[in-house]
Amino acid sequence: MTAVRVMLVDDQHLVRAGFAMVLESADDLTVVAQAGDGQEALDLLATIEVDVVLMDVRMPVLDGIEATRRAVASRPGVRIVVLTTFDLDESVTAAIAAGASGFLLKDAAPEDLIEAVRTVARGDSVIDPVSTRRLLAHAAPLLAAPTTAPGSAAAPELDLLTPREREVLVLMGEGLTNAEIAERHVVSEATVKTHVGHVLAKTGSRDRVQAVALAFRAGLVR
Amino acid sequence: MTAVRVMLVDDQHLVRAGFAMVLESADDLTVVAQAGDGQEALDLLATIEVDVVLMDVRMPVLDGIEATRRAVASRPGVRIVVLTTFDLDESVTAAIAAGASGFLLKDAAPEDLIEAVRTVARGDSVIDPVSTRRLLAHAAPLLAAPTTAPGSAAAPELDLLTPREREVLVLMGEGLTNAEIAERHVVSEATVKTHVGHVLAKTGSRDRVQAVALAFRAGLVR
DNA sequence: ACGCTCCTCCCCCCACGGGTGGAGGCCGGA
DNA sequence: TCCGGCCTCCACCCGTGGGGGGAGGAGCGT
Repeated sequence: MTAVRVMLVDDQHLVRAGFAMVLESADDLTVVAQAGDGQEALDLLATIEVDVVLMDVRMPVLDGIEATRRAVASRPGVRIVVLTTFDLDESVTAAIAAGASGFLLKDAAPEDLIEAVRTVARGDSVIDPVSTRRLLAHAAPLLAAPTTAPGSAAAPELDLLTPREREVLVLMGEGLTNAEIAERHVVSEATVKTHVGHVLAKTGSRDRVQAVALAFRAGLVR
Repeated sequence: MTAVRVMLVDDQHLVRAGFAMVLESADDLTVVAQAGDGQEALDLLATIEVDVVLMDVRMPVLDGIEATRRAVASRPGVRIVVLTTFDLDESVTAAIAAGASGFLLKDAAPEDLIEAVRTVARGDSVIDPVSTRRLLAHAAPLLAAPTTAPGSAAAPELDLLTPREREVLVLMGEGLTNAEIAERHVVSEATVKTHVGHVLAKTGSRDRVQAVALAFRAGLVR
């Protein structure tokens, strides 16, 4: 079989050079093109045959996400792996939505990078573990969505709460202490503690943080 | 650090025995429980401390997907890796929607299985390449729908956080205690307390509840 | 070489949160 | 009428969380 043809897209020469060395060390991979920004990459894609594109997220002129979107639109066959330095942002989601087949952190091990290129070249997809977690956090509720109706259906435990307990939970979600909740409701703190205790028991929460998280997910607070 | 405690759930003894041998070959992993169906697994989970569950999809009484859903509901801390023999079906999607942190084919290489357990134990997620492709085929259109980019724009305070602090905040949002976060990150609880303190200071939060609320509103967790 | 940020870890202190185990009053249904 | 759920309140205990204040090492930019 012929070697997988790779294009590198990154605004930093040294980064491209480094990736090129890594990839060329695998004799079933070959770097056939390099670009310094998204627009340049699209121009090159129109003239050269490429199997896999390694695309940086942050770039001048045209960023990696938008470049990915346009690339898959104009060249459906090409497989794109989006690279990022930090996984802090939600670029995973954006990259996948744009049609990327892979998402990796730049500090990935050389062999992981090589393996990732091979994986997407044969039609599979790859996402590094940290980003996978981030992606799933976004995707899971969406995938579950079609079955669930809005409102309390998402968290049946919350239906067990009495009206008073629900009010207390809402205020917990606002970040109020028991004393503040007591003041707000004009009751003693002891009463609030009782309610809180019931909320925790009924929702299966260990502490108020878990209960508040549940309340957020159920849309009780926002 | 103590070994990662694993539970095996599969209706075939031989399969469990095989997985157990593989996992026990890694001295940072230990199999602490086994179950023959989903219900049995849930019962055991209520009594035993477990970090990671390896869950088969096809099982009598209660299948792996539903068992996963209930397990994450009752034990938010536990991480679940769903296993399947064939990837023909859409069980990836269902598993993720149910809250699984991992999805692997049973014919995965032993070292991949071990690495997968480690990965989810430290809070990341893992999906094998073939299934990732299948998942993205479902998820990409869903993710593409909301073109807006929430997160950093909504809560500028969060941009002040260092990567480590951000990770800690996310785990706070999961409802973990400082001790559990320390275990996840393999650092001392004192370190976690330091990070938490910084998070509170930078976000202007009085306690972790307020910080978590902020994280939810910013979309850092959900 | 210097300073800076970040990550790591330690001490002491104590307020808040949560569990336990009560108590009384109000209201609606059996 | 009595039972049961809900709301109100109390005292006690103690674990976790958070503040204060410090300290060392790694990494980076100047």
